[in-house]
Amino acid sequence: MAGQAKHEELRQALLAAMAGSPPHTPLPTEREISARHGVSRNTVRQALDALEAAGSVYRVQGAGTFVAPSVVSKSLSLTSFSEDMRARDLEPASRLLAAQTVRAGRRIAEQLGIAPDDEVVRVSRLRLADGSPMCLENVHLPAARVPGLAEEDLSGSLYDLLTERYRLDIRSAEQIVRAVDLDETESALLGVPPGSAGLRVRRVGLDRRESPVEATTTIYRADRYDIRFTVRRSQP
Amino acid sequence: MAGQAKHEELRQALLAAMAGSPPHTPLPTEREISARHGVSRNTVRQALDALEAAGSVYRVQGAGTFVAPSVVSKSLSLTSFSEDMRARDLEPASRLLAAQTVRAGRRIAEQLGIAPDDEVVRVSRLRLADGSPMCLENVHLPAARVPGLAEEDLSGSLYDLLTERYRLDIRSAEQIVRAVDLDETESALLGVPPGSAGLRVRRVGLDRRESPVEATTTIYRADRYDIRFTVRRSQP
DNA sequence: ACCCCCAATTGGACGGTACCAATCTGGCAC
DNA sequence: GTGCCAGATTGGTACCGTCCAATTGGGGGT
Repeated sequence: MAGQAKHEELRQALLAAMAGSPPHTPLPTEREISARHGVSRNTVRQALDALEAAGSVYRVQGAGTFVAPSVVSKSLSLTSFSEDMRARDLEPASRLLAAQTVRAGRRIAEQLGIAPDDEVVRVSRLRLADGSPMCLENVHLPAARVPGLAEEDLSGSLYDLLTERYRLDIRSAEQIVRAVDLDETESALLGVPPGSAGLRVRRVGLDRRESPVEATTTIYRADRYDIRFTVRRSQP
Repeated sequence: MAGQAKHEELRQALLAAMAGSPPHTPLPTEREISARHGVSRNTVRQALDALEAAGSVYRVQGAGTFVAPSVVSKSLSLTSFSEDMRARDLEPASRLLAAQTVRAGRRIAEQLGIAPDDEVVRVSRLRLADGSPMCLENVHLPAARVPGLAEEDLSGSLYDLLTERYRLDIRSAEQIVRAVDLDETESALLGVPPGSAGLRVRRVGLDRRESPVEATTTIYRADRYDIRFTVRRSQP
């Protein structure tokens, strides 16, 4: 009962079928897939569009559709810290530093589209991977949308809690990445020498209406973490 | 003479039409756009698909299609340093540090999919924005694909040169971003105190067949540069 | 006033068909 | 053998139609 849509099922079937194939292996033609799976060519193209966007295949008009060589990594998708760590074969954990309701302030208010005097819940956590520090995470949520959050169990996945308890589903996020010099508090918590470099990610999580729901600043240890993603040429 | 495809023209027309509209303004219904522009609904959906992927609109089944609020930035697209700087209202410039043919070595060879003993052209440049240093750029290209490159004029856009002279069109790139502590040479060239943090971007440029064409390592000044992009939830 | 339910509306999915443009292939001329 | 051209193949674009699923808004009952 994965995706009930045919194009989604077909996408997964094709992805499974080409697993292990060497790069540049041709897929069956669109008309052949269409006949073989008993779906229209439109549906086939919809599935292939998704695979192409994900960088799994490439298409050449007049020639065919081919398995793309995966060089470094797959395109970055929105993941929680827990998912991210498990994808890197690390065991995620968490130490709660603070959870309180505070005034939003100018920057957070602007990011969340609320007034500077509105209240936000701030959750500050030290995130661990395989038992040792990986990053400092500072989440801000509009207090009006998450009543009683500060009293919940915040040791696990915050994303799961937001989805299940508060029906806030974060579909996309805008991120700003910067390198910073860690201050004394930060380097002490992360267990690295003072003055070391850190990777700071400011993220604004958006719901399916592209409205801001969450503003998070995360500071990663430079020696243990990197960000991988694919960029493509696009039209203006 | 923009995009000759109807869905592409329609996409640009819709984008222009909604310029200036406040967020959450509803677009006409798909059936209405279809009738008004004299195209099929499929074509309309194709145009809207592109706008949705770019984060310009969002769609709600049963409700309509709406102008998306742009919070921070638009989704990152593949740009050259020159384009990138101009988008930030800075004037790009370049100082050539070295241009030579060398052995690829293990890491570069792996990134480019060639043998470690194959030759590559290495172009090392200090890139400036508004006259002061912004980053150190180290480009590696397979020597076989760019004969005579080291003798060309390398003060301008390398991407343009690759496209026009060597017919290498880079369509996408995979990037790995990391924070690093700058060494003495780097901090001296960039004009920052020794031991400062820097943002290191390792990029592998791919052609339309997703084959590696170029491997570049760029080290940006942490105080002048950030990376902005949008991530979306996706299926496995 | 309030609530609930149903019908209209809107985007989502799928099928079919036709033609175009880029590519590849095989055979022919040289 | 080499080079070139014509036709077959393959993805790209566009049209049509049908039905489904989520949302919305208004009408009727309480």
